[in-house]
Amino acid sequence: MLYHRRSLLDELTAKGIRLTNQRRLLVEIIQNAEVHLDAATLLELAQQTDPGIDRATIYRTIELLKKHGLIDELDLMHLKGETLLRSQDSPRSRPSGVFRMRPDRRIFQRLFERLKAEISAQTGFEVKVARLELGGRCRYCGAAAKQ
Amino acid sequence: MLYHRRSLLDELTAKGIRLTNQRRLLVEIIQNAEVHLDAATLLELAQQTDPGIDRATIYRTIELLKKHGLIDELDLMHLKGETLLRSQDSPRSRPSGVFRMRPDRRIFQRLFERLKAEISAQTGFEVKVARLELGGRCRYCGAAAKQ
DNA sequence: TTAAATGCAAATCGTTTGCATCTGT
DNA sequence: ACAGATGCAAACGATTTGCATTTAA
Repeated sequence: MLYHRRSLLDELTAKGIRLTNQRRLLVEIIQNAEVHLDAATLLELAQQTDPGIDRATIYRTIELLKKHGLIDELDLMHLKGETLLRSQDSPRSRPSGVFRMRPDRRIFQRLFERLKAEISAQTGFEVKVARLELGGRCRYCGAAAKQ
Repeated sequence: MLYHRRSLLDELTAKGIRLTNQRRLLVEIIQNAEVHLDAATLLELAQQTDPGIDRATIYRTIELLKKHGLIDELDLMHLKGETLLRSQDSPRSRPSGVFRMRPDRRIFQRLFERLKAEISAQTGFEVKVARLELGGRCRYCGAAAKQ
């Protein structure tokens, strides 16, 4: 039930970008990540495979992927323009329980599109990018809500 | 056509928080700001009136106001829980063209509420906080779109 | 072969903290 | 009078940069 998207590696090759071992590794990690990654987590994960990899490389690669529009500015996943479910965490804390809405859930998409269209029509604001963040408790959350 | 909200100063007094000149100044700036402020901008604006005011005071005051729920964690305006229209800017750049949706526009509210409700019903995700960000071109934008 | 990518170390940026002094109540 | 707020300077963590070395094409 996965929706199709060309692999980041393919995209890089297509753009004629040099493929180093480090880039291959980082791209693979980002691609397979279940949750959003920050630079520190990405570094940590990468070092499990390549202990020699440097912070600078992490940041430079993130920058590269952003510049080519392959990952989202905010969340390091290739979610550009997609809607997100994000738990409310304190800014510094490790993101936990961050996941995205399945794009094949047409109900949300339709409602969301309608919301955007209505806003455009009523205000003259031409919507180009939209991001919806929802904080709260999911099915699998413990008793206490984070807030 | 402004909707009512108690002034931040009143809220502070009501909570028995000590009013210093610095706090009065900062609160006034935040209250009158047309756009979202970041710490650097707030400092800059404050120093135009009180050149001696220190960064630390800015950060401590922001922290204080956040702790009491008087400003939004993200944008330094007292917009807690309200829907926002925010232009797409690079993270480091000065926020420009940031404004909020008028809460009296029932059309949006109704659609937005319906979206949230639908998500709750379909996924079991209990929505507690929601933020909608839209990037694009408003009526008053120049010819060239930012993104 | 060579332009570009890497690792390393130092620099920089935004934010926070400890402490002596000042101020609101 | 005194708890709490401020300014100052140093500390901190995250990100960036310069440069010598390595690597993909």
